Amino acid sequence: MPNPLLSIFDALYAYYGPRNWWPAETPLEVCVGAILTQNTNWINVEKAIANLKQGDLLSVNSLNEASLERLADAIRPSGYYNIKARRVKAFVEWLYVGYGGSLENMFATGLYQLREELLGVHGIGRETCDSILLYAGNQPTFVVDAYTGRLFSRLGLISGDCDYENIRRIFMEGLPRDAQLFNEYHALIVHHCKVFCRKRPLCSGCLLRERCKEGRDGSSN
DNA sequence: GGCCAGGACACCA
DNA sequence: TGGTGTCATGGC
Repeated sequence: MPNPLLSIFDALYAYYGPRNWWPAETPLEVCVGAILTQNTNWINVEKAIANLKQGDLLSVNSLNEASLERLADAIRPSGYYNIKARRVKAFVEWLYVGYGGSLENMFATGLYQLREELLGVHGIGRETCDSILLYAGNQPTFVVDAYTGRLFSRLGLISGDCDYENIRRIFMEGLPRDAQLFNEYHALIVHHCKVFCRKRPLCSGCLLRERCKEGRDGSSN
């Protein structure tokens, strides 16, 4: 009996190829980007990241020392800039208190403990937490997002009311514990859904159409 | 002009 | 515990 999660991964990977995620130069940039991308188009996040770089704000020290107002002004294009400025600050302050401002020290902590700690930081929810762990720290945790729930419920592999932790467990238990696999899989899900599987299904031409309940039922297009 | 985008949190019943 | 409102910009 083939593993449906692996066969879907294989199909996506064969079709799209490696996505080379996360699009960032440093682990800190991944952490900040993970907060800035909350409910926001990535294009807007790129503008905010560029502003941070231009303002020499993309280091742990400078983020810690910058005023909330200056930080908010720099990340304005990413939307929710007042909230996100506080969240970035909260993360950096927590990093200083717990790990002396060192991401290396932070990621040296065991995955389970670090995940629990990160989830206690203001503004770090489950998706942001797992994104930081996987894409900045190369830790084997699966990132679930709105696309994941949408796509795999349409594929009939999860129920529509499945919550974050349940979806994550399905992937963690159904796949080899491999950070590179989790990295590629989440990136492929996001890429695929941007092309074919937004809130209004666009199943025509989709490589997963035959597997997708909505596509088979003709309830889309 | 409306919809959507790689969420999280506060508040309330 | 679950539902709802709030936060905000920019592309299409």
